[in-house]
Amino acid sequence: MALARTGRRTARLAAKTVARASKRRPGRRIRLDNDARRAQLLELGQKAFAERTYDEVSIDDIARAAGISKGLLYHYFPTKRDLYVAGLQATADDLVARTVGAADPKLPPLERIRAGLDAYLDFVVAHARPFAALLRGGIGSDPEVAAVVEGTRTRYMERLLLDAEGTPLATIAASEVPMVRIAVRGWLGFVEAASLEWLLRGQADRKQLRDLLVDTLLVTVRAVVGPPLTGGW
Amino acid sequence: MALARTGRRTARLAAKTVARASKRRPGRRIRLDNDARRAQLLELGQKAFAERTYDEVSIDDIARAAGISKGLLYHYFPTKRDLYVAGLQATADDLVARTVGAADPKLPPLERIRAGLDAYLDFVVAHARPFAALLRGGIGSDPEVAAVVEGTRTRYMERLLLDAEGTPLATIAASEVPMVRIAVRGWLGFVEAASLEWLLRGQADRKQLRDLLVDTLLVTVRAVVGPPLTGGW
DNA sequence: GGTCGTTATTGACCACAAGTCAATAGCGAT
DNA sequence: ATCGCTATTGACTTGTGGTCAATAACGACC
Repeated sequence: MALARTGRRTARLAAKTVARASKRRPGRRIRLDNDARRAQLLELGQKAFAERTYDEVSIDDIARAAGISKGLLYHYFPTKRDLYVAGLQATADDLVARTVGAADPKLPPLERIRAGLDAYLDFVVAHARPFAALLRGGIGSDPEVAAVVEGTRTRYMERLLLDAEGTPLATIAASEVPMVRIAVRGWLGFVEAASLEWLLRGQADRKQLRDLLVDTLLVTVRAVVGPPLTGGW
Repeated sequence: MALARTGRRTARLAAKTVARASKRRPGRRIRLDNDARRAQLLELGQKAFAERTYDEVSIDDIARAAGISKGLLYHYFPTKRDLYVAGLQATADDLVARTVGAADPKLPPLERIRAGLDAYLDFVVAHARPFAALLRGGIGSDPEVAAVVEGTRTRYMERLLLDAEGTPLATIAASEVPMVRIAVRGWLGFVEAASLEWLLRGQADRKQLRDLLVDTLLVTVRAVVGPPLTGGW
């Protein structure tokens, strides 16, 4: 990708020129280095898509923000979606680069994993919006749509807890400990991801999957209210 | 919602009229009962959005498929998004209705949960496309975008397994048992969902969350390769 | 300091799809 | 047979993604 090849020097020089461009008189053209312009547009795109929905953001908006014509934007990114995907990809690369493999290889494995997850959560708080956008799968970060999906999850959990009446699960869920809510929501994420994986790539027995889901639920709840389980590795 | 009020009789009568509409001569108008037309459009919309992306589907397409004018479609659904959301909502309602609370209340709790999950997986296979669309959060079911997100997950898992070198996890992951892949993917779903929940609603200690994630990983792996854990409830 | 070629940049343009609305014509009722 | 309600139309506007031939910065070379 072109961005990766952009040296620091180029970027810095470009910054100055961009500043100049912003106070340009209309009619005066400012030429920018190819990579620098691309980087600028990418960044503006990321920012725009972070604060507004995909189709609330117009190409003209971004072009205006960059102080260039729409045509030029299309010179760098052939379609609106390309710009969007490029931004998403950059976020994803950043996430992966920061969160895994960075830990000291002399540490014991479990410590490395722990450190990796710490870095993951660091990233999550530091880049909340892009992270959320990444997970939501992108383009359709529409509030109405999100409400439907989220509402479904809530209803599902409510009714599941009805089924769990009489088990420790129900008692635990009734407690207002925030961690329980997070764990339950996490478990639902597990169910969804596992179901989708099973559905799309298949190759596993349905009953076995069902049992895995049940086991995970029990064990998750136990993990959140019980003692640490990290011994023995 | 109007659809909910649609009686069976109305729907059946409408079916006949719809058939008549399809072979109408151009220029001849066919009036349909309000609820019936709405139901028809909703169904056509669901079908269209299931096979193509949100913005690959045009309102004109759907109108043409229904044999009506675009204007009429807008009479029933004020915006394209409304049509989309209504379809999504219907799917979601269906999912919830079928999967939970339907189990015999005389069964022991764990059995009820099990039955609920069985129903869930039944729904998943029976309505693969809408289910996937529902989870993907809807509108942005764009293949390119999905590729980025999915690719990120893959890379993340690869590097995480590097960190796990030397633990049973690495050995297990190396085995080609499909269930392991599903479980690992599920765990990642757990991490993402839990992180997002924590990020958005907050109220929990970060280190504690980190430990929950680690515990869940260990325990998930144990669940998939070890003995059933469902005793003791 | 002029001129010249490269190419970043423009802005007018098109195509198409979302959304609007006054006019029209089925259909049930009387 | 006719009348009123309202489902239905289709021509219209608007906004936005995307195209392209023309243009003018900027560096290079004399």
